[in-house]
Amino acid sequence: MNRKATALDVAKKAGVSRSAVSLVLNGRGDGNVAKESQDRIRQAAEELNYSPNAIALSLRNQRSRVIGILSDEVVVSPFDGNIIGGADDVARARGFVTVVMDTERDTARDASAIETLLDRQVDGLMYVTVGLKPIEVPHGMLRVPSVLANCYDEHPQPQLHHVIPDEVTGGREATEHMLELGHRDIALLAGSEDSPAAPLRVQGYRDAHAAARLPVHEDRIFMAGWDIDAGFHGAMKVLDGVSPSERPTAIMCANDRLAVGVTLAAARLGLRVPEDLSIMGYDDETRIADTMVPSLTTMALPLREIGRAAMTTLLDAIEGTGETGSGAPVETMVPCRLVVRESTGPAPTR
Amino acid sequence: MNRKATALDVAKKAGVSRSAVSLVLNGRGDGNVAKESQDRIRQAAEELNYSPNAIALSLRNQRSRVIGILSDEVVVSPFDGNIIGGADDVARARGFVTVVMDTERDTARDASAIETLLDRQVDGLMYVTVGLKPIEVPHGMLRVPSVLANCYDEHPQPQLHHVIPDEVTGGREATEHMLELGHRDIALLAGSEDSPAAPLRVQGYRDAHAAARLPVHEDRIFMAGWDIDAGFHGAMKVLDGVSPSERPTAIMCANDRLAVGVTLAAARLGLRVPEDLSIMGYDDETRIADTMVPSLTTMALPLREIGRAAMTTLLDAIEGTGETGSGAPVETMVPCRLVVRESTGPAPTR
DNA sequence: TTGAAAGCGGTACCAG
DNA sequence: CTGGTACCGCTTTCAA
Repeated sequence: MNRKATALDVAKKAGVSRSAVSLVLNGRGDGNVAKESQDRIRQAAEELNYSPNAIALSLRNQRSRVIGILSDEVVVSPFDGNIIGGADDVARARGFVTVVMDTERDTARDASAIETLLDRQVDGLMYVTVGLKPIEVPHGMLRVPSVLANCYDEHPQPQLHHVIPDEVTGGREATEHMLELGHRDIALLAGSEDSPAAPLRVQGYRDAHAAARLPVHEDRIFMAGWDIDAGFHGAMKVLDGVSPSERPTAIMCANDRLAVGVTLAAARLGLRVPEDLSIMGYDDETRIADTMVPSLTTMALPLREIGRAAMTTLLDAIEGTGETGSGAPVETMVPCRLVVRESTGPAPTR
Repeated sequence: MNRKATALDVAKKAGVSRSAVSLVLNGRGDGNVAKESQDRIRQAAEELNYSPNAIALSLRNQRSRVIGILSDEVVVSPFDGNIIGGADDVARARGFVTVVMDTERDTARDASAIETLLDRQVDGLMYVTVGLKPIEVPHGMLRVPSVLANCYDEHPQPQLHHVIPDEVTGGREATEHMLELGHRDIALLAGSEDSPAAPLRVQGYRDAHAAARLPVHEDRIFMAGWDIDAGFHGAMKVLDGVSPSERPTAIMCANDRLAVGVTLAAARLGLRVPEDLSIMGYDDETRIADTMVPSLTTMALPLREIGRAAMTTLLDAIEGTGETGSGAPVETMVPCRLVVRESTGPAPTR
């Protein structure tokens, strides 16, 4: 617990001034400090295990190389977590540190969290949400460069850049996968209206049908919820007691937990997956989709990529790498990725 | 993006010196600053929306009120996340901020992450792991007050306090729940040896049997893994093609995902849960255990409590609240909690 | 009761 | 090429 070595300690040990130490250790030694001194300095620093005090640096430079991340639910969610993971990758690679503050879905805490972060001189802010959603941008975010990940400003004239998944295309490509397998009667468990992702995925489902000149059966679309039990009951409703010729040959789910419920229902009813029924998930949730029996074909949310893209945008703005001109805030859409596993197969012939 | 107000701004506006501002805003105004000035200062601070610069404070006070949290896998895990959530609750309540750094299971990154944190003058460190496990304590952790959550020092003479769940008791109480329901043939899918939690839970299973003077059937214990597919295949092995009188009436799982696999297998085999087969999980994983069909009876890991306890211990050490004497490092065991839902019921009579 | 000044650890400018 | 010095924002001591 003894104090860490300071630049002064190094200077003393090397028999030079603090300024010399600073210059050398920051690569501006050549032309300013004698070669010999340079060596002594570097050696002394090494021996004392010196590294500059980041706090003092922040105070001096007026920038902390810290990015504050505000998350509405990180701590219980593999979703936010992956976004933050991607963001952190990028930040670390560029010499920044991320500080995560979790408001646990309490937007009232947003403002104070941001104030705390601002007091700590964060160089930028990122707001992350678990599910795609519109948000009221906390006022403090406009005081430093900021970006939104997986959410967007609900105001007519957004002030911040946001990065979100391309849900419509995701829904469309998921549907296309089933259509290509020959399915013509595809039920859709679409989550619920509380998330803007739901209608977007439904839109994709419709688009795919339209492109293939196939009709959409409205009574096949269910807004049920997002959990295992919702998937189970939704599936029972379309499958139980329905003759093979009347029931859908595939069920598309708005997330993987719904698909787990559907799989459970299929097992109860003695239906084989995918021979009798194909099941498609969404999200590619770790440890769920890949280990289900059968493993789930799913549309992977590009969470890490969203995090990476958002952080890249943010750091570019901070470091003035990109267009510093910063025109209107931009939207970045990241594509989802189809992951084909075992739960989907050719439509049964009947 | 304009600069924040500083104490000097406040002083000017109130027509006093910086020192006065500092005194008043830190509650040491009375007896030092004229009542009138105090009011003017407070009003000026209010109007300028002043809050002190945490960076400058840290430098000046040599303490940052930041706790560094090192996690091996936070970002994809609801487990670590809950521990951190609990820790953060406590930290926030006591005026500290937490900074999370995730090493993504790469222990080689531990040292550099800790160095980064130390350079930022963190007042304390906490190391969190996803699953209970022994760790090699990174050297830097000994330089500031530190604590281990959900992990423990593997060395013979541990230097740090650690907080872990009481897995043996958890395993025992889970088993007792089944025994009380009349089950006498309880299969155990015990995870795998890669986690020290597995043998501890098995120990609890044995203890419960011993206490009830019942024999343990060794061939009912399977070290299979931790995922849904492992649960499925494990269950198929004990259930498929086995006559009702020969098969176990209950299956205890070392986590909830195994229990999902078992439930799936039971559904395939036409077994009703819990009428024909009781299923018990472990962890009480959010959005899984509570929404399964049937919902899972499970042994809840006290993750938030672990985080809270660990942070409390740490802050007490930092602030010298508790025994500052700090004798030998201590171990805190937090009990697990039985959550009874629908997947367990009385043993079938046969 | 108040203001001036030192110092936390570092960087950068400027005389020497 | 080198060392001295001002300054980042704040707290705290000390002298007025």
